[in-house]
Amino acid sequence: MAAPLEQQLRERGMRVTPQRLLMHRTLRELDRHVTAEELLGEVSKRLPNASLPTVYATLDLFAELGLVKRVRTGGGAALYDPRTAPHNHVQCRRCGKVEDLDSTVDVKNVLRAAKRQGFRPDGAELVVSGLCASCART
Amino acid sequence: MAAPLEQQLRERGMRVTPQRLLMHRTLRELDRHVTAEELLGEVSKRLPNASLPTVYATLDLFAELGLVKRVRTGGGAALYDPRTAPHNHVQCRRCGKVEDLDSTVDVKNVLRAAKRQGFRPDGAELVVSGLCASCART
DNA sequence: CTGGATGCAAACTCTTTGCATGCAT
DNA sequence: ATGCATGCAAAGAGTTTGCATCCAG
Repeated sequence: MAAPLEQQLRERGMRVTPQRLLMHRTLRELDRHVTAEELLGEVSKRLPNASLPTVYATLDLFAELGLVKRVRTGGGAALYDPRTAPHNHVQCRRCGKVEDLDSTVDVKNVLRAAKRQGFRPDGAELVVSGLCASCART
Repeated sequence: MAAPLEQQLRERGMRVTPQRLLMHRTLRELDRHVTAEELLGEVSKRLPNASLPTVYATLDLFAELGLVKRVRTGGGAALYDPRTAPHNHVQCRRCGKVEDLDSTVDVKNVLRAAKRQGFRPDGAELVVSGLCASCART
């Protein structure tokens, strides 16, 4: 499991706030890709005054702590993925839906190539684009 | 080289307009990632009345024809890549700069996994994120 | 001629920023 | 008490849409 959020925050001298704790818990409960707006909707059930800017700030913080990954999709809202294990994504180019892909790829070569070019790579993200099952039928 | 633009347009019953021809030529001359705005800047030197919506429409058309690829960037403006040969990209998470990466990855497994999930994949795009040479120095 | 492409403006969405208030420390 | 986090509003960037005009076919 991931390191406790409270501890990570305290170690960095950051505040343990109800918003942060609730968002973290909600992300774990939902356990799927969420947009900032979706998360706000869920969080608002328990914390009615939560605001979208705070959700963005908190999700970006969680991304820095490694608790979520920001998935940049081709269009529309950014997705935040609570799944930390390595995996990839498929996105339908018609309806925009994003799904997980358990298959992984060997990125050693590209990471080495990145280093050769002077980059200090953190990770790699693979997105397969195509048509989802329902869009392919039409 | 790629099929002549004029021919592709005529075959589809689309019009061969000065804007389309000029943008195509300009893309080939620049031969690098461009944003819609950058391309408009270049194109405006010869066609002063060109407009951003037309640039977007034309770039999307070119993407459909396979003449350019729209590159997912982490934020900011979308990039259009005139390079058709398979390659990947690195993006600096600090300054946002995007560079080519000649190394490729074996995507057979992920494509097969996508098919198993009912997707009809068109292709896959890998983006390595990290720090570029100049941002890593600071 | 005629319909698709263009240019302009405006709308729209998503995300970030500024500032006053409040709360964790 | 101190100052970071929050909530609100508003700005900002990028992209898309609507519509009148224009031009390639």
